[in-house]
Amino acid sequence: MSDASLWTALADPHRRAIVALLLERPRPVGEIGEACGLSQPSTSKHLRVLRDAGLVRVRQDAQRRVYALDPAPIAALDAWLAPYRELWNRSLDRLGQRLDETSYDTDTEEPTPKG
Amino acid sequence: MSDASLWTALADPHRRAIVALLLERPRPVGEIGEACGLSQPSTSKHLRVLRDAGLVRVRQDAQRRVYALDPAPIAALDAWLAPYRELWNRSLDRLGQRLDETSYDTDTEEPTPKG
DNA sequence: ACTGCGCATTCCTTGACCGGTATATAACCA
DNA sequence: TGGTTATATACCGGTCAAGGAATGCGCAGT
Repeated sequence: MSDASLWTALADPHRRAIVALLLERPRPVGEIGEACGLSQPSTSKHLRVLRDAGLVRVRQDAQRRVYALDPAPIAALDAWLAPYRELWNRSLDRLGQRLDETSYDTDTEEPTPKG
Repeated sequence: MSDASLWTALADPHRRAIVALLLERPRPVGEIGEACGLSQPSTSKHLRVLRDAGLVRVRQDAQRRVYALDPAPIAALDAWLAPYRELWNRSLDRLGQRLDETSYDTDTEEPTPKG
C-alpha cells in the first residue's frame, strides 16, 4: 500500500533530505548522494524506497538516472492532514477569541476553566 | 527533536489510528486500546511515543489519564508540506495549460491505445 | 570486444522497533 | 490498611530497516 510506504518512506531523515533536494529540480543519483553525504549504494536504496512509495520518478539519461519528485503522494499527505488542519484552525480561533476577549457571540459552550 | 520524532511517531499505523481516534475527542487509555485492538501496555507505549513527539497531551482524571491531540505538531507538518503543495499546484497548472493549449473542443486526439 | 562510468542489487552485521508478559506505581474504595 | 482499578515501565524475543563492502548490469567511448 502506497499509504503505508509513504509514511515509512518519509520517516527517514535522509529520505526527507532527498525529497527536499528534488524539490528544487530533478537530479541524477550521484548528485543526490554527494549533496546528502550518502554512499552510492545507500543513495540508490533510499531512492528505491522513495520510488516504491511513489514519491519519485526516474528518467534515464544515457548512463545517468535522473530522479524527480512526483507530486501525487504529496497530495495524499495533504488530504490526510486536512481534518487535523481544521482542528488547528479551531485552536487558533479559540486563541483569537481569548486574545480578543470581545466575544462576538461565542456562547456556544466550552468555558475552558483556568486552562 | 520533535521534528524527527514527529515523523517516526506517525510512521506507525497504530499510532496514526490513535491520532485519528483522538481527533474526534479526547479519550482515556483503555478506550483507545480497545478501539484500536491493542493491549494495554502496547497502547501506553504508543502513547508515550506520541507524547514524546508532542502530538498528544495528558490530563489526569482520577485513576484515568485522558489523552488529547495537540495541534501544534500538525501545524509543523503543514509547514513542511507547504513547498511541496506549491509543486503540486504547479503541476496542476501545467496540466491545465496542456488541456488549454491543445484545443478545448472534445475533438482532442486522445489516442486511447488498445481500447 | 574491451574498458570505464553510473547505478542497482545482494550479503552481512548491527541497531531499532514492536508485541507480549510480568511487574511497578498511583488513585480510589472499603 | 488492604484491595481493586487504571496506567506506566522493565525485560525479552522476534522482526525489520539502515549502512558498508562487494558485485552485477547497462551504456558509452575507443
